[in-house]
Amino acid sequence: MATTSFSKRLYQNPLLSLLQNARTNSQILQIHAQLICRALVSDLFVASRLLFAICELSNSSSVDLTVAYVELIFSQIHQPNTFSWNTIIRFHSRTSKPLRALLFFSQMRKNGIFTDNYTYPFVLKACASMPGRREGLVVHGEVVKGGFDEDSFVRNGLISMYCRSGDVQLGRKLFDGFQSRDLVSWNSMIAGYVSCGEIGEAQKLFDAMPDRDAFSWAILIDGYGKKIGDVGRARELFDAMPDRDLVCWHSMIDGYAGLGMMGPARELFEAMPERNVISWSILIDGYVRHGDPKEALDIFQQMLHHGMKPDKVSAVGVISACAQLGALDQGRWVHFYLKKNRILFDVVVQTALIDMYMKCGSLDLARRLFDSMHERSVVTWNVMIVGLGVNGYGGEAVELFYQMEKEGALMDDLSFLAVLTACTHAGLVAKGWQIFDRMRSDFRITPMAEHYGCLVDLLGRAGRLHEARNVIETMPMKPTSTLWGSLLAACRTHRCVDLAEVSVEQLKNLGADDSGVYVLLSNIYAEEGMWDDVWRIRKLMSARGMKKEVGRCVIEVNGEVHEFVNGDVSHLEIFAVLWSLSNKVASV
DNA sequence: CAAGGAGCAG
Repeated sequence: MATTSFSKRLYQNPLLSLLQNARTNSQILQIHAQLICRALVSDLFVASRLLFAICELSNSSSVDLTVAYVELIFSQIHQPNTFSWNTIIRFHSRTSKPLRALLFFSQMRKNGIFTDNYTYPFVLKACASMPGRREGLVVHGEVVKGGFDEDSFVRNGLISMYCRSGDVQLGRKLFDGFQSRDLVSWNSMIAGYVSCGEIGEAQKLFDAMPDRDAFSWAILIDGYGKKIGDVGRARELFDAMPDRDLVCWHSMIDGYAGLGMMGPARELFEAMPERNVISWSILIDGYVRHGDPKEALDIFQQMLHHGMKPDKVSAVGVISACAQLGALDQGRWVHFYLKKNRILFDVVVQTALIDMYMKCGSLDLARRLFDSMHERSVVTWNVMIVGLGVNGYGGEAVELFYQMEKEGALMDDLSFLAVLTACTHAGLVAKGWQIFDRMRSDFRITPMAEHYGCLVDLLGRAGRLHEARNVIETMPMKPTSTLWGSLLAACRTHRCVDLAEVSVEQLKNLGADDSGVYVLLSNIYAEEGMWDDVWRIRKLMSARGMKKEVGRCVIEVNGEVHEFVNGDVSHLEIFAVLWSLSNKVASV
């Protein structure tokens, strides 16, 4: 009797309703602290409600409670019930950590906790994102044994699990044999066909559907647009769609943006009845990915003007725009803005900032941020190594690589590209070659064409041209034009006419002999005074209608971004400075 | 006494 009234008091506890309305990290932490003070967390009901509230909020952009925190809360529940286990599995499944979701699921079974029909949809989702593993089949067996396969949530989960693991036929069989299939079953099946590239089948099902909702349309629009690049067909569907929701607008805009068609993307964006952060992010990212970072910055400013609060995704977009532009002031401003507005800083954002600082040449800011990070990803290390390398600190880059190795950080093929490039810039031939050799044996990473390219560059720049040629000719894959290109560049620096001619011949065979190649070759001839050959090349070039391409660059001055094109005389003050500089140089 | 499956942004 006493316990019922205690539970009732708990249920009516105002802290719990506060918990439901919590929106930020600190709100949650405060409520958590109060619950601990009042010794309420020991109650299963309160503890599982706390866990649930935290997991609910973990999708929100203003909350970044770490996985460790969520798991700590879970571990503090004395005897978690089915609901708590479901909650933690759901959390991991939703935040795309399928391995952890499956780990908790297997612990749940080991502890003899009953599973129910709320358990399986998430477990199946986790299985679906790990194709190639057999868990899905086992879970299917369990579902059948428990009699859950007539639950439409569970059955639909099975359908998409099979489709995602590459067995669409089986998914289709489950779909066809399902008497009480609903709209989601249809959508799952259509999405299944789209995800394995059978868009024709998807279209057939779409046409045969009894009724459709926004999901159904979005799957096809997304399928035609991003998966196969047929924006025309996607647009037809988009225009024919009755009630468009935000997602459809996003799919369509991103379809255009993915193909670099920023004009139509922008037009649709402007026509949107309402926008959220994602809408802005798509546009910003589109401009960043297609070489118009200045426009991306502009859009970001407009976004702030419209009172839209950026989240971490839009932040990453605008930071990499600053990186591309070398716009340090703007980048620092964004960094400051994010801090001031308590927009969360995760590894991705911090890595983008490091990259930006590095590209802007601000090594100390990059280093400071890097040293302060408590969690680093492969990308973080890679960005740091590349940054040190291109800024002329090859030795430090190699040191950082060794530190990475010592700390047992995960490495990928890009880590090696980074460190090899750094060796090239610093002329550390022996070290670079040694690391290249250790790639396969010590790190179990097979060198790709790019890695051989680095090696060729490394040797070529050090003047070891014949060894470089030897690498190209003995590597296990077909040499790409970039390889011969870098050998050619090395021949220019080290004045080697023979190998230059060999390289150009190879480039010609590969169909990669653009104007740059011939300009380089004729420069080599000119330096050796071989004027006949110079004229031969010039004639060949004009016969083919080749011209030197226009050089351009973009810089930031006082927070404003300017673009310069070769031959542009609109910035007279710069010419004045250049003029005085070259006079000074001439006079010393 | 809380909860679930399908589509979108880094």
